[in-house]
Amino acid sequence: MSAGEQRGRKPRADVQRNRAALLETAQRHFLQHGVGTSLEAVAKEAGVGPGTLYRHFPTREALLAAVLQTRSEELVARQADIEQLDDPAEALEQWLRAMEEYFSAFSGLPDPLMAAARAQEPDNPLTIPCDILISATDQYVRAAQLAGCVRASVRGNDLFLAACSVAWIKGAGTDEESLARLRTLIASGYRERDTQA
Amino acid sequence: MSAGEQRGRKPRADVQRNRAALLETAQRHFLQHGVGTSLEAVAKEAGVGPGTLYRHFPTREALLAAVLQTRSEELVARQADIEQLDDPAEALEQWLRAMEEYFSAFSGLPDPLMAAARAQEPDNPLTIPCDILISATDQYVRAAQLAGCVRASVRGNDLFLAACSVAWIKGAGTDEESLARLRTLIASGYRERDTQA
DNA sequence: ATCAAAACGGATGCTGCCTCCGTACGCATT
DNA sequence: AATGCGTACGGAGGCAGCATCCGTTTTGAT
Repeated sequence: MSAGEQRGRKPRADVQRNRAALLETAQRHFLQHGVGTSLEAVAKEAGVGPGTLYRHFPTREALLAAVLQTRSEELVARQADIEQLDDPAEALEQWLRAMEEYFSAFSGLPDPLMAAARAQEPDNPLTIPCDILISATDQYVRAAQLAGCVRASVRGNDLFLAACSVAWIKGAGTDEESLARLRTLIASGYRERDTQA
Repeated sequence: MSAGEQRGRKPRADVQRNRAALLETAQRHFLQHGVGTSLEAVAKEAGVGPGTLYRHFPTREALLAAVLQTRSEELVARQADIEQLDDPAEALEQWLRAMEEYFSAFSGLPDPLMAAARAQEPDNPLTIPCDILISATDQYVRAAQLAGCVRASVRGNDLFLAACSVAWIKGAGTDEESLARLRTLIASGYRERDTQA
C-alpha cells in the first residue's frame, strides 16, 4: 500500500533507531541548552559518532526542523480542533499565544526561524514548518476579519512576525510585565477600532 | 585642569594608539561581518596581538559597547536638537525610526542589546547605551502623551522593545513591505484612537 | 643613561564544526 | 547456515575561533 516505499531493499533497522535516538536526544539538548547546543555532544549522548549525525541531518537547521515538524503539526491540529468555533477574535488571540509559546520552546529558536521564514533559501528545512504556521495564522486572521474584529490591512504574515518578535524578546529574559504591555500594544494595533461596540 | 586625570603617571602613548586602532578596526568588521565577527581577525588587522585586544576589551560586549557609546550619544544629541519642537507625535515617530536604524547598524546587534537591556547583569557594558536610549525614548513618549497623541498606558520601554524587534526582523532579511506593515501595526498600537480628530 | 612599571603579543590549550574513509553491520540470497 | 554486497557507522583529523598566560619590549620617569 502506502505509496512507493521500499524500492529494491528494506530499510535497515539501525538507521531508524539512530534517527529516533538522535531526535530524542536533540530535543532534550535544545530544551536544556538552546538551539546553539553542541552537536557533538548530542551525537555522543545519542550513542553515535558525529558522522552519523551529519549524515542524517546535514545542518543544524535540518535537525531543528525535524524536531520541530512534529510539534508544529500537532500545534496546528490541536488548535484547529479546539478553537475555530466561537469568537474568531478570541481564537486568533489564543492562536497567537500558542505560537508564541511554540517559538519559546528552545532558547534562541526565533533567530533561525525568522531566517527561514524570510530568506529565499528554499533549501532551508525550517521553511516548511514556518510556512505551515504562517498560513494557519492567515486562516485565523481572515476569520476574524470577516467578523469585523481585525483590520482589513492586516496579514497573517504580520502577526506571525509579531508573535516571533515577542518570543524573541521573551527569550532575552524580559520581565513578564513589559511583555504583557507589548502584547497589548500589538493587539491594539491589529484590532478594528470599533471592536468594543 | 580637567578633573582628576593622570594620578601618578602619564598614560602611555601606545595604549591610546592601540585602543583607537582597535575601535576603528572593530567598527569596520562589525559593519562588514556583524557582531559575531572574529575578534582574532580584528586584533590582527589592527596590528596587535589577541592579548592586547582582550586587555582593552575583556569581552565582545565591552568592545561592542565602546564602539556604540559614541554613536548612541551622538544619536541622542542630534535628535534632541532637530526634533523636540513642532509636533511631538512626529518627533516620536522619527525617533523610533532613528533607533531602528541604529539597531540595524551591525547585523546581529539586536540580540546582545536586548540581553543587556533586560538582564540584571549590571556589569554588562551594553547596559549603559541601552539605558540612555530607553530614557530618551521615554522623553519623546511623555511629550507625545501630553499632547494627547499617545495612549497613557504606553511606556518608553515598550517602544524601545518594539523598535528593537523591528530592527531584529529587518536583520533577518525581511522584505521592506512586511516591515512597513509591521511598523504601521505598532503605530496603530500606541497612538491614541481619536488622534485623527 | 638607567630603572621599574605597564603593556605587548604570540604561543598555547581548549571547544566545537564538519569531512573523509576504512570498517562493521544488516539484509538478501543460496 | 553461510556468503556476499551495499549501506551505514564512527572516530580520527583538519580547521577556526576563543581566551589566557608569561617572557619580552616599550615607555615614561628619574
